Amino acid sequence: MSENVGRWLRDEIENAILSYEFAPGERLDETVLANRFGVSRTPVREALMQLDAIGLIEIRPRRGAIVIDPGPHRIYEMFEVMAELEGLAGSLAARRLDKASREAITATHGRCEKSAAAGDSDAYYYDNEEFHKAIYAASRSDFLQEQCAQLHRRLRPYRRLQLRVRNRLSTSFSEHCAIVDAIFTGDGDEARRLLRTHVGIQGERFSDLVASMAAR
Amino acid sequence: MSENVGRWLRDEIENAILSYEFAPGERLDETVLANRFGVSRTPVREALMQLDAIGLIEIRPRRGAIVIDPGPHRIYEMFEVMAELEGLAGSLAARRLDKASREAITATHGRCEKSAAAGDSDAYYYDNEEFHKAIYAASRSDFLQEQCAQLHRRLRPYRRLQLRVRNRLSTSFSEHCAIVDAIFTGDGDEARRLLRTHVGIQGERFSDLVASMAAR
DNA sequence: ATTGCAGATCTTGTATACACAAACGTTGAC
DNA sequence: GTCAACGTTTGTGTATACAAGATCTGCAAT
Repeated sequence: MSENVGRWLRDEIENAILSYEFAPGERLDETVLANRFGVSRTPVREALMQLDAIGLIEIRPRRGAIVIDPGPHRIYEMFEVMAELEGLAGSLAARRLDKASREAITATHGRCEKSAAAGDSDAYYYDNEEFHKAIYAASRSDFLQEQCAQLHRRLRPYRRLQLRVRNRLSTSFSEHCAIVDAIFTGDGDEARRLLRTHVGIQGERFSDLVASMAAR
Repeated sequence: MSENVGRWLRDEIENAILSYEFAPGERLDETVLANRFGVSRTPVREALMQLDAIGLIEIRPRRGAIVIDPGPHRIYEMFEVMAELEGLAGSLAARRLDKASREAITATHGRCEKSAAAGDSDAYYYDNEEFHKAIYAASRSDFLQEQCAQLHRRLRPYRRLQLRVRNRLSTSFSEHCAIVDAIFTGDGDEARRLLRTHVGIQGERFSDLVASMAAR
């Protein structure tokens, strides 16, 4: 139970939102949440304030908190920014790569290979996350790493939907290969370019996403 | 007094931090703040939680809040990310430019010209901000616009320091001219490239920044 | 003189109580 | 039958009280 009740609640509610237990548009009643988690309203409010600052919910003065529904268009915008940041991380990683980062990337890349070969999309989903985090870390920019991790977290549920699409697993993995190549050979521009297209959701991949969102 | 006391306090404390009234590393005592603003501790805590989420302060469990001292290196990293995001905004703006955005950019660019010609660095500081915001808006990506605005806000004090450096005013303005050109001719790649170098702080500009920070 | 421990003090974390605003339902008039 | 106004109810916003943990001070022992 993470240090204090407020932070624990923040994580708890955040997970509930990201896993659609609290649906977009749903109203979060402070008293109800307090009862549900067996605490008073005070830490609940603190958790909600933090979630508001992160952008997961919106607190309208005197009218309570509602879960934000980003909508396809905004999600597209978020992926667009994510692509840009990952591109930067990749280009920095290529320039600054050290032994430890290289090993971390190799290791996570290897795990992705296994999961992809096994066709295990749940495992790949997790390994993929670790792979990308290894690249953030390799950028050696703490701030960039934090920003990437935060956005990555918010986009997590949609990434999961994406992986369900046919062939996406093997396509994704072969893109990973090219990215690793570019980073290891120190080609920053190429790493940037590859990551941008890998992360971004252009063309039919966007309509796939919209379709799977609508299917909920 | 922004709707409720908590948000008002957040803005108030945020300004105090950004203007160095609360120095980096300084401890923010909840009771002291509550007395100072004539409210109870509850809204003060809410404001602090939000500032923690934004990244301006750090709340260590049971040990109070301290103002974060980014340090030159982290500030450099922040400018690096800012440069990337502005680059993206510029490239999108070039692609999606509409009449209203074009006029907004022209107008703010014109104001920059006047301030630069007058050598009024305080006025230029403000006009420059509006110019960049016009570009964010022209990107037509709400999410990107928000991210840019937020980072821009956090970097505000350091930008101000930068402008004090000799010749920076006219250099900055001529860079603006090229940027406007690229956006208006629809050259997204060029706009991106120009904005990246305009916003980033490479080489001697970084040492200038460090020097002026050390002078505090 | 320095280090370690114990008590005191101060600050944060959580709960509860109260005040006040907004939503909702009911009633009455047109 | 519809709409508006009023009263009720519900839930948020703020204050205060209490509990628990952290820091600090002083004293003692090495």
